[in-house]
Amino acid sequence: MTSNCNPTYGGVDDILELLTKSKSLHILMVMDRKNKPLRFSDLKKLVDSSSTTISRRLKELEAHGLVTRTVIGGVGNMSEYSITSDTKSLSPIIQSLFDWVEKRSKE
Amino acid sequence: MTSNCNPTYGGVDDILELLTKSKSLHILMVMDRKNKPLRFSDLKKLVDSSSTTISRRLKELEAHGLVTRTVIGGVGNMSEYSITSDTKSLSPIIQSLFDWVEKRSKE
DNA sequence: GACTTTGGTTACAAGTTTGTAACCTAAATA
DNA sequence: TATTTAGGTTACAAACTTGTAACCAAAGTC
Repeated sequence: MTSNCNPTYGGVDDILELLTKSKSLHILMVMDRKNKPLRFSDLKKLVDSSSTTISRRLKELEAHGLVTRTVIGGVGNMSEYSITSDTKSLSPIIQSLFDWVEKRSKE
Repeated sequence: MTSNCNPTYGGVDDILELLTKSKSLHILMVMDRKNKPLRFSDLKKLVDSSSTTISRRLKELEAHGLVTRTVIGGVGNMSEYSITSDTKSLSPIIQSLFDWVEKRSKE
């Protein structure tokens, strides 16, 4: 359907669908707000969803290159998640969206 | 779950969930781009979804005050849809989001 | 009066998404 | 060595969403 020949992902609607899946924007938001790599347990505290959903969403975001995962060792299978540098430019947009929604719900 | 006591709608996550439902953003986008009231048939041409889905989404958007519906008479049950004035301020944000997504998928 | 057009709605089946609960691994720790 | 902790994964049932097809209403046209 797309003329683009990205091997696995990259369609316009592909990314939009991912972004509009539940918790995608929340995950990117908290990552941007904290402005440092977050562990899975941090995301669980900040995002309010089951580990299954957070895990699934993180994998999708990673697969699409919006988020990176780094294994850091230590207790258990420790790892950290961050937004990629080019996803940083999406943050102000998400922020505006959240601000708009929040402002609107207060009126 | 929310401390807000808006009678039927208005929760932050309520609106965000609606906006992230499929085709919500598309509908608002085309309404803003055309910058004039659109009929159901116009939306069907521009949005690429079944009438069931468009109908359902329009009702939800209307119920949340993001869109207004006006019966205009004429052949059949003619009506027009427009975004409300306070939803206008959301348009640039949606536009930025679409631009970002489109730009990203081209790289 | 029959037919067409616009603008939907309804019922239902099929597909998608979610949470719960159980389970697993690897490393630290007692 | 047994236990705990971090970070998940898997299976499955329940809930939600979607499209198709059939249907309906009202106004205009033949």
